[in-house]
Amino acid sequence: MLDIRFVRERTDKVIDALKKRGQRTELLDKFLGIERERRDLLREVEDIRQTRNRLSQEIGRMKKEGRDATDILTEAKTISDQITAKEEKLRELENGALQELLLIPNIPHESVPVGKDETENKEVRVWGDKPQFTFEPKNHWDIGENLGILDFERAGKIAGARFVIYKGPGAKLERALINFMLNLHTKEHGYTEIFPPILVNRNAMTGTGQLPKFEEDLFKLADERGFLLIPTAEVPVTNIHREEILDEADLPIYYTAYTPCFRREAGSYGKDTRGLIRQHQFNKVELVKFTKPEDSYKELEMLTGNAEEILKRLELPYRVVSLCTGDMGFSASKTYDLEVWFPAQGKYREISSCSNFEDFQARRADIRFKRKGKKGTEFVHTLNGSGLAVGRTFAAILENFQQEDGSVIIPDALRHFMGAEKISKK
RNA sequence: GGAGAGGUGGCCGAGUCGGUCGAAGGCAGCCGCCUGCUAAGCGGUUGUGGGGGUAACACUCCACCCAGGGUUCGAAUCCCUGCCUCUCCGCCA
Repeated sequence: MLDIRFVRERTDKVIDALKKRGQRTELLDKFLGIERERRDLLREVEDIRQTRNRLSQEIGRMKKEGRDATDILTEAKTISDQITAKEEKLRELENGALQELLLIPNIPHESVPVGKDETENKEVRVWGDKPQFTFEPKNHWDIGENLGILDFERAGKIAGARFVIYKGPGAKLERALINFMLNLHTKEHGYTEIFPPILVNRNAMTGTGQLPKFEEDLFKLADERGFLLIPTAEVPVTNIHREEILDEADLPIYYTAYTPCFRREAGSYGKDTRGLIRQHQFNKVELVKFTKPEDSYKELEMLTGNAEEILKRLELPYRVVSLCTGDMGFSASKTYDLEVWFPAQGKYREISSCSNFEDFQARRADIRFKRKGKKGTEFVHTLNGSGLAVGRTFAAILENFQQEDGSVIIPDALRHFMGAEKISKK
């Protein structure tokens, strides 16, 4: 959520941002209209309240002195009724203004390339050598099924499409990846490990920006409390500090969390219907940071580097792209995607998305900090990134390390966790 | 699931029959004074959000004592609902 005052006073910047994102500016006009009305009425209500407060005090005083206050009491009653009526209207306007404001996306950082869609993203750097095969490389789902470590068909029986069963060395590889990632981030990158709730309430989802706009992407429980399944650990982990005022000395805070993630993938019918790329349930290790505003872009570079380190140690070729204004997520000011090489498809595919949200989420979730010796509070900046999506990493390993006989070599960094150098057919 | 207790400022904690209560007191913090140093002591000061106002301060008004309703001229104080916490019993991985 943007600052109301900023939207009011720097409307030009908001319009510019919406245009760069390829969005229409109508929602802004609607907001400004309601906001104008809201502010006028607010002033009116406050004036009447002031009168009422004065009269009430007067009544109290008179009663104490034993004098008759009927006249003034009648007057106060009239005024009070006025307030009730206007307050109701005011509440409607406040609510309306907020609802509109929650639909306005974040302002892209000046360094973000302007563009309409993913074709205009900017490649920032490329790492690693793509593997050369003397045979036709297979898709990861074929490799996995042939080795008996992935079972999409039986998963369909027990859950449905877009689910998978990992089996034997497959299940172990998934677990090894999670451990490897968490160990690296906690031991070498300074993150504190978190294991959060994976069911959350609507407030948490609104705090990080999934709601109200992206409701159709989420799984909901039928339970009357309305729990939602998290689509990413970003939600519970960022909301850890919701409605808190942190100490300047506490910042920056680094958290990492492994969680399963759940996405409905509504609207992606027909896309990536096979394999591990797009599942309703998948594992992810997430990185989350809370920083001071002046540090957040430096921290974004570091966070992205932390995620890249996983790919480097797994010897997976990848590239980093800076998302353009038209392709960037709703809440982000700047986003780097890490894309790993998939030989069978002959292209790079997203495996991590690292973003700086500046104070957009912090304002929604009300996460502030206090500077030593300074009056007042400021919103922190929040950042997060996948470090990494585990299922996609699994898939990338199968494809990049496949051998002609159908077996898969385990990258060095994982052998310690796997207790094996290779997965072969039994 | 059953029975009870409670949710007040950064923290602890008081709020009488509803009436200058944004809220006593303590701790912590900040600024002075005192002091050979440290400790103690003395005086002052310190919430958040929003509106108006200002070059910026100042100033001023409104709201906020878990959340949302209600009663009332007026509610931290009374009533209702929800959420959360704690204690005891039961059940359970």
